[in-house]
Amino acid sequence: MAEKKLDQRAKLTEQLLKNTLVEMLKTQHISKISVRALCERAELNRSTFYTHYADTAALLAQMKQEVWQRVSGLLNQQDIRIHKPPAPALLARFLEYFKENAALFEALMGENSDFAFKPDLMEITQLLPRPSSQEVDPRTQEYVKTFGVTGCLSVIQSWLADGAKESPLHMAELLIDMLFGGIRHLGQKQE
Amino acid sequence: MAEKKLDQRAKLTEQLLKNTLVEMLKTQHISKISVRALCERAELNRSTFYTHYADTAALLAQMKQEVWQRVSGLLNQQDIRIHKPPAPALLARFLEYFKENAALFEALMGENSDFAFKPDLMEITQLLPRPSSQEVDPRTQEYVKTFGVTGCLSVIQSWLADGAKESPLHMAELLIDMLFGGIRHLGQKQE
DNA sequence: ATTATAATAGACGCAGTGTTGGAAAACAAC
DNA sequence: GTTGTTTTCCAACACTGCGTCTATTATAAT
Repeated sequence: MAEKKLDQRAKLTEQLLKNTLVEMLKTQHISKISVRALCERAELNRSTFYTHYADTAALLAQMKQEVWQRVSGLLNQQDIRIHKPPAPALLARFLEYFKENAALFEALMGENSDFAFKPDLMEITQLLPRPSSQEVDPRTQEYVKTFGVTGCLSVIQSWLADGAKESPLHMAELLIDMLFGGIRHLGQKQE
Repeated sequence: MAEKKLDQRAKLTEQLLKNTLVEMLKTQHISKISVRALCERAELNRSTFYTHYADTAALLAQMKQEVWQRVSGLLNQQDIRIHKPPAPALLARFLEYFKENAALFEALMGENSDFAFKPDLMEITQLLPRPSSQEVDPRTQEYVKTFGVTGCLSVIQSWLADGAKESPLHMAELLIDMLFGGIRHLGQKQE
């Protein structure tokens, strides 16, 4: 919340560190990326890193937080929770955003991240429609949310990893199909 | 495949290392567990570790492989791919196995693991029924598999993490419901 | 131009890594 | 039980990364 007033230099270095990390995450696992190597690649002094972040985990955490703010902003903006199931076009807006920032999301969600981003994105469930009836017990509701969100995220991840060849709208339709209709697609003619 | 003929001592140390790692994964992330600390807790000499494994990643990899062999063995044994959707009782057998070895699976799938176990378990999809019709394009099929497997795994993970309070059969029914019927459970009366 | 802030360079002790060589202990086979 | 093998232990090694610090230089903001 507290807006840091940053020098031009500071902004530049922070952005440089983030970009470099994203780049390195394409090839190496986060646990193998040392502050040393990161700074070397970014052509920054190692001391400089420590004036901005406590460690690489803190850097990653901030990146996640920033992304999360934008995503939840989008979520609130075009209120997706009115529709259930949501309109494909609406969901497609999100997928477009993911696609535009593919490199970033791949870094945060991909194999080389620690997948600690999943719990963050799982907060999406907090924004989903509150159950109208109390018939279904809360534990089951949690399971259902987990199932849906995780399933979608992993599909999106695999979509991005493969170059996001399908259109966002196509993916949106597929996701909604699976979410609300199950996975009968599998080897079964769609009727 | 090559059966190592192990000394009693060797067997003991390897088992001890595995157990200790599982134990430590309850509280610490894998990336923070050093060979030093592991050996200290296992009351083994650090040199001894290196006579068995190259590093902690190798240890974890072997543990995953062993588990995977048992799981795929179970899969082949009671042929689950005949039924689609599978009978709840059949799926429940697996969940029982997961529950019996909860500590191990939590260590391999939980937050403190690197979640590198997901790709392994994703191989389950290789064992799933080959699509009978060619109507659905292969990319969609991959997405559907990813969606289903990942969703189920994350539900199982959360089930275990919470003490596996529901019965395996109950969970099996829930999973099959969601897989083949979608997530209408959410805040909607079941009819 | 002055002041404040950021980046650099080099050093520090500390901790973990992966390897080595040799002594001590536990094992297997006879 | 004695013998020979294998495993574990112990202590040291050089190496790398960590996190902190101080002094110095460079660059914004006003």
